[in-house]
Amino acid sequence: MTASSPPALNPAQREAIRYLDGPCLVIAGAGSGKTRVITHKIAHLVASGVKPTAIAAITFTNKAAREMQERVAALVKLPERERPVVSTFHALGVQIVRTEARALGLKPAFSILDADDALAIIQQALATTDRKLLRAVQARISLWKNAMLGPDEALAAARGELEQSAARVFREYAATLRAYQAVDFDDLIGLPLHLLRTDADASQRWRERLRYLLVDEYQDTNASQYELLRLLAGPRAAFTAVGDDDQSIYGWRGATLENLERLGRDYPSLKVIKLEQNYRSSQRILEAANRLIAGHPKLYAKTLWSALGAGEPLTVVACENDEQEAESVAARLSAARFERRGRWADYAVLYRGNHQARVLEQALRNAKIPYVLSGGQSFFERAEIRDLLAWLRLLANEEDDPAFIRAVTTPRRGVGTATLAALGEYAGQRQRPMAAALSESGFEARVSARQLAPLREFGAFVARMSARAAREPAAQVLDDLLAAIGYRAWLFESADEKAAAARWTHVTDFVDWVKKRAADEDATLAQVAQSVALLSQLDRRDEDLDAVRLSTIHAAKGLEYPHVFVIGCEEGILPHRGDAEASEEGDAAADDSPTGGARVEEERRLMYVAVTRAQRSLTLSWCAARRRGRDTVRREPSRFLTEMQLEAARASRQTAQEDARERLSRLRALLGKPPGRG
DNA sequence: GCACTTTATGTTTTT
DNA sequence: CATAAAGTGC
Repeated sequence: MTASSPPALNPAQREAIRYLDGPCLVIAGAGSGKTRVITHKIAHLVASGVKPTAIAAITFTNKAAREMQERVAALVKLPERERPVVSTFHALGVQIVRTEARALGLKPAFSILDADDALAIIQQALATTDRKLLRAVQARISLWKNAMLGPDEALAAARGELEQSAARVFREYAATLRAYQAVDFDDLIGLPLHLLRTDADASQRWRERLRYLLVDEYQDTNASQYELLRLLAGPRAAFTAVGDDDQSIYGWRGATLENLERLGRDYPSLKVIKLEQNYRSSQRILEAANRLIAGHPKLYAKTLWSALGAGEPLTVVACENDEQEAESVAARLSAARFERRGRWADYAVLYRGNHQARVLEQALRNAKIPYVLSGGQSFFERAEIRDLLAWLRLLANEEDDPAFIRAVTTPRRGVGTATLAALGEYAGQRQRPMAAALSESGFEARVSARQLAPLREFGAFVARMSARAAREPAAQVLDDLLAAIGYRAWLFESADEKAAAARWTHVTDFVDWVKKRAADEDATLAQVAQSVALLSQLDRRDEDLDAVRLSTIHAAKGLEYPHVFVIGCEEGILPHRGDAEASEEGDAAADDSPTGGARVEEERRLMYVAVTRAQRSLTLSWCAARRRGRDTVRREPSRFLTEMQLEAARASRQTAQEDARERLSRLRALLGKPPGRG
């Protein structure tokens, strides 16, 4: 955030904010103040007498939702209970499924499976261990769900061997989820959609409840999200969709630009407003971005312009390898901050894939540069947190077999794979959850007494705890649970002192988080488990932390930083090359054959998103060689650098000199001498 | 049959 | 380099 006060609303923004009568589409270019339009429109709606709780603003990421919540809260002072709904599509889905669980054939304490749990189910159905294949099948099923196809329709539409077997797995997968009283992420959209389509009463209720809808990042909606939106809006069609076709980067998740087109067709009275003034970036940055996206097909043409000055020239850094790249970034960060006397938090390093953060972290640690990692390995994906989460889920929903399996083996209590397999098979035949099947006499006949004893004990313990969980506060139960299963001791047994201590810290952080959550929202165990499933990071308030931001480009969408580094601007990374084998050398001109056109277009938009995050300076780097596994692969600079008309700076010698110069100035900083002018 | 140790293996992006 | 399947003591 810059220190200067925000400019007054421009005419287009004002128009978008005041247009309340019908469907409205705001085409908002990068940095054109779209969040401001949404928050001010909410304020305007409240001022116009719309009941705040009847306004729903929908975003895609939790981060965006939280930021918007804060900005709305600052603009419209309301007690917590009376605030507008600001949530992600999926969080809204949870709310609807929770409220309407009975009608949907679910208990309110249904489980939400994360991608890993879901993958395990697919693995069982497919009977393979090929991770690549499993992921492909999972992605295929997800795309079908997002396109609103059921297993039958999927089978009919399936072409080729892979899709056929994926469709068969789909059927089994859906049945398994139902048996577990569990839903996956896609169901959080699909189930509300199903409800609104088939239940006129419920449909009426929800339209009454959410009378005005605002959708952020509309270009990222998929077919089912669009349909959900359309049904929620109803004939009144009081909604505002805000988006930018140039920033559509979730095609791989089913997002489709057709939704922009459909809006015009489905709502002939659609009011389209374009925001074309960019308040974020210097002209040089904006011009590079415009060159990059110029050839991109557009539904609503727009011309972005900036009243800010020309700004600093863009920098391209060529590096020998990824380690050198990381060091170069670290050196430039140190030097730049020293020269500008700014905050670390003004700098962001963006990259294509999470794994790229590793080398970078090392370099920043060496250079003693503080950083925060956003996205990446999320807090809630840590093994120790997933352990606890499995316990929470099991206590809330004994039908959740994946949670049962994890809980019964964590910590180890004498139940092994063979016993579990026997239980699983028996439970499958009897159509009962594993937690219930273990105490049936039919099962006892199948296993030895030695196998049965620990299972029995476990079953009794779970029964005791879940009975308590139904009555007592979630936090209390969690504390006692941890003590009873001896989790802390187990952690310290299974890892060295240091690692165990770190994990235990995560556990206590998590427990604190649950306590706060339970207290704030009067939430049950099940509700806590459900909300955790959607979260990727603990709500640490690290905005206040003065540290360099490290983020994937995807996770940085919607954010802005004074100074941005984009690393890995290479063919194969950005644009990412699918499964094509390690490249033949030379032949950089073959930019048509290996990668499909649509795929490159999305990569181009991704690069566009990266570039347009920058306000004042932009540094792009690439490596001539990159280690992959054991061997090293030669790399070519990204075609996008050329398209932006940036010299791909082959001069690694010059680069090294620059870095040396910067290291020198960093040294000066350490010595406390004033910086050289110029 | 269970739990632990070694060895192969493989890397987009997120709710 | 981290995770997960196969292999080895108990």
